Amino acid sequence: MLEKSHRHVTCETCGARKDSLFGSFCEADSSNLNGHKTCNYFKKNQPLFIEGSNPRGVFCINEGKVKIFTRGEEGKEQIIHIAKQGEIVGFRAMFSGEAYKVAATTLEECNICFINKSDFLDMVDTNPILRNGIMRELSKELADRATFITNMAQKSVRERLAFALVLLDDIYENEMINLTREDLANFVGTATETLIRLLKDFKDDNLIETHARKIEILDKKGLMSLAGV
Amino acid sequence: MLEKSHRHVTCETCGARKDSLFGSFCEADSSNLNGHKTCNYFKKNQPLFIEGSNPRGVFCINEGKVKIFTRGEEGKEQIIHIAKQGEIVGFRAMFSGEAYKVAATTLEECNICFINKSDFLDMVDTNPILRNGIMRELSKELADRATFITNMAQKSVRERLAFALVLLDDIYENEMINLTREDLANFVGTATETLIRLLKDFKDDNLIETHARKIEILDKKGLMSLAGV
DNA sequence: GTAAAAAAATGATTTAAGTCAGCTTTGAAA
DNA sequence: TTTCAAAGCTGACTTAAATCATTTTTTTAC
Repeated sequence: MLEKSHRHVTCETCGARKDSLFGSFCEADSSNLNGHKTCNYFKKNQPLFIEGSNPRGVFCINEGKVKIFTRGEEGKEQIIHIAKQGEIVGFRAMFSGEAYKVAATTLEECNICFINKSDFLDMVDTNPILRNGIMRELSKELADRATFITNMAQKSVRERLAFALVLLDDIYENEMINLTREDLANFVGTATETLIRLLKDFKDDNLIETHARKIEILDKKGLMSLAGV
Repeated sequence: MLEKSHRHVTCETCGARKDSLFGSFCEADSSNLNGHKTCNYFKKNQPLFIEGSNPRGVFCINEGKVKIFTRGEEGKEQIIHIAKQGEIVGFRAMFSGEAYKVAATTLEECNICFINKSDFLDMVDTNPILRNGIMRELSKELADRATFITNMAQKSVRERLAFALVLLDDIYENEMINLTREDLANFVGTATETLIRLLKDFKDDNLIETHARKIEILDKKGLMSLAGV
């Protein structure tokens, strides 16, 4: 767990960096990166950026989780992705040259570094490995979102919830899934009440266990087969 | 309309190229591109590539429309995008290094050029303008798909159909929308019967007119307000 | 540790949209 | 021109999931 305080991170020794798009950086690159980043503490439910604002740089998550979402007509959130440590958030809109179409808000306390736009773009321009990593990442996410769309169109809420729980189990790694029912509903794309009822069904079927808000996956294979994966 | 025959296209004079990612190419670049492409005629309902296959190159649409889709569990198609002349299809998976997660099939007779993988990747490596165009395109599409997901999750089928018709009106430009009811249903993400019933409602409300299969938009603003755009 | 607020849970009811079955029109090929 | 399969359409019925109204539990802030 995170202390309620700023923790300073150094790129050269950052554990999260290894799994990130900066993972391939050599000592010199890491040191350069370190010189261009600031390290910030975010409390829970704090926005990194909002829809309609202009990108000023990118956020590299050292610790904690961040939801990426859009808002529908009546302001209801649709969570598109939940980013964890090692992920870089906010760079997609920088390439499109447009304002953010999505928003990002922390789901828990986070340590997040910030690299400003021009420094980041310089790195992308001069480092082909980083650039290729980004292009690979963008392409993979496009494919993921095609699957997401298809799931929304063709799967039942029950199947989508099972699918979401499997995904979240990977995102939360060794921890239990810790989201409000509303956030989970907004990820699955359903009403909160429906979500709660389905969670009860899953409990009855011994697929999951809940500990207050936290969700423990008991039978991942069962969930996967329910999800049709 | 397209003749039932192969028509040879030259990049230097290709009208579709102007609107494409190759639009900024100088004479020399265009000529080089032309030397590396083959020009092919596709008949209606002919696949460009299928899910699970490995990308061998990219397809540049000179004339005609192509549906990009995934298949859900029972094989039902979900159309993600409809590409028109000037669009380049099939490059996204090339950067991810994975097999295609989507499939592409012509919706009508098409003239489509093909550029093989290594030639295309060489161009991307050596031409920063092309590269930036691609990164911009990938980023924009990511944003579009986030909106698509949100629409699927939060809008009614009626709203989604209105939205789809507005999009399709741009894709079909001066022509009438010409899709099977099934394809249209698979784009909106609904059952064919539901789609047909809603089209009738739209006709009754003088939003559209149908001429056999073809759909004419009478009141685009009306559709936009219905869609919540 | 307690109070207040927020989140979670449950029940009752409505409804949008899917499914199934059958009929009609269209358009491509013989 | 005729034929026949594919596509389009309609009606009846079912159902998954949304909505609304309350109650209970958990979390947060003092």
